[in-house]
Amino acid sequence: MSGTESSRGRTGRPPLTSREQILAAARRIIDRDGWEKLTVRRLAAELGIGATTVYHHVRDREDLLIQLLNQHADQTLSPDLPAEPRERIVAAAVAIHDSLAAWPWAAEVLTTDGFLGRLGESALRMVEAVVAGAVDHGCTPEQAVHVFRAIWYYTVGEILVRTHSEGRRPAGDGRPAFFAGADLSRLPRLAALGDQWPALAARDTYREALRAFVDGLLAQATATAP
Amino acid sequence: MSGTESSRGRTGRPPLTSREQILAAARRIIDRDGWEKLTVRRLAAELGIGATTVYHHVRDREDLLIQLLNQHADQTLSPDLPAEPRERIVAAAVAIHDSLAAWPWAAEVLTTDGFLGRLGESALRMVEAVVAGAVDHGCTPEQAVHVFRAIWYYTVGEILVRTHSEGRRPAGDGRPAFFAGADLSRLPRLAALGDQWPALAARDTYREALRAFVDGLLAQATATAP
DNA sequence: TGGACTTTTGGAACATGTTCCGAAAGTAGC
DNA sequence: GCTACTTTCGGAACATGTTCCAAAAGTCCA
Repeated sequence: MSGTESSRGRTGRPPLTSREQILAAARRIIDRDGWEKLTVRRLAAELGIGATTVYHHVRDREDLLIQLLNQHADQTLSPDLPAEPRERIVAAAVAIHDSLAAWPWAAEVLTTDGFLGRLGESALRMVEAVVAGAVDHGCTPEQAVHVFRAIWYYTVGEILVRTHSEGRRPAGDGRPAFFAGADLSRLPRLAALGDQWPALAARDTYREALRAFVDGLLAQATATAP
Repeated sequence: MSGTESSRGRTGRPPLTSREQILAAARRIIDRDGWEKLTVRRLAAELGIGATTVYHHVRDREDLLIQLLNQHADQTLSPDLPAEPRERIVAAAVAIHDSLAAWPWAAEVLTTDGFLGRLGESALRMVEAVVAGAVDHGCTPEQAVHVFRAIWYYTVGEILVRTHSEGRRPAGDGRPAFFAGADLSRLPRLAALGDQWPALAARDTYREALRAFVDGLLAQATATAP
């Protein structure tokens, strides 16, 4: 006897590595060394396998990250949401946002083609919540998808900009003026704001604008087809 | 006599290459071979210089792309916008959006840290238009920045998702179902949509949702501090 | 026992962005 | 002319994601 009991009825060389081991090693690296250190070669080294072997258990680096993200979503996203449609939409969007914001390396895969289709069930429940909330508020299914997509784009943009501007001092540091080198006489409002811009841009206003967006989208939808 | 007249009063080895030449060569490569072919080595080869020399005239690949983008913005963004505040905001946002959508490789630099601060004047005029429109509508300067940031995030997200999903067939092709592998019994709304999702997601709804967003933001701002 | 087939493994190689460091080519002052 | 100094140039090298291809290690059937 040579193979373990799970190798029954299976042909081919028995695997020495599993997808779960790879995901676990990736999580270990992220937790221990920081997520910038998660490279394919390092991941392979952590497991004592060749770098190219990783590609037999995971399609891409992207694929790896999406699976890690789904695991994170399973542990983070709470399934209970408010019953009232508008609040339900807002709460689901905020849940998605906060989950992504706490997982900065999600930025690398957020815009992958077909990203939504590769989400796990906990994440999809939030999508469902937004769509269902919109329908319950009186939207048609098509309008509900429209509502979700708009919120999704806004969320993606916020997360991406936020992630890439992490590590910046909130107030003026490097550059002398924020809009340096431009003819400020033609930009009176920006000129008047002056150095306040970085401070204002550092504020977390996701929720506030989200509410405005949801209000606007729902009003628009129910006005178009009441 | 050896140096040209512009090298008067300058010390050091006279440059054989200029930033303008590099930008021109980059544009040439993009137009001729497609923007995926724009690599640092290829760009250097196009000019007959060493790859590392490029880095003496341009800080980064990012830097290069931002400068190209600013040139594009100068030729694309029209300076005349509607006078009415709300329409002015919408028109400026649409101008930014369409300009970026026509420049797909902008996606690589859109989320660069301090991106807005590195924009050229034509682009900043659009930022100014949004902020000024918000102020003219009754917003405080702080609220106006908030309005702009929200619109900016939404626009960035739309552009990035759009860019990365380019080249997809609008209707069902590869994957059997869009939300495959998930327990659809808990996702009734998504299940009901079924295969319609890809078609709905392929629609260009930027303008429509933008209007809703602007309406919601302006209403929220004037309600908070009338 | 032995061939056919299948799956896993991993070394070599490639293109990419980027940094290091030394060489080249000028000017400035003596 | 000679020595400093400054600026530009570019080859070598590195880390990265990824693909190619051949070897390894099993099962299955005659």
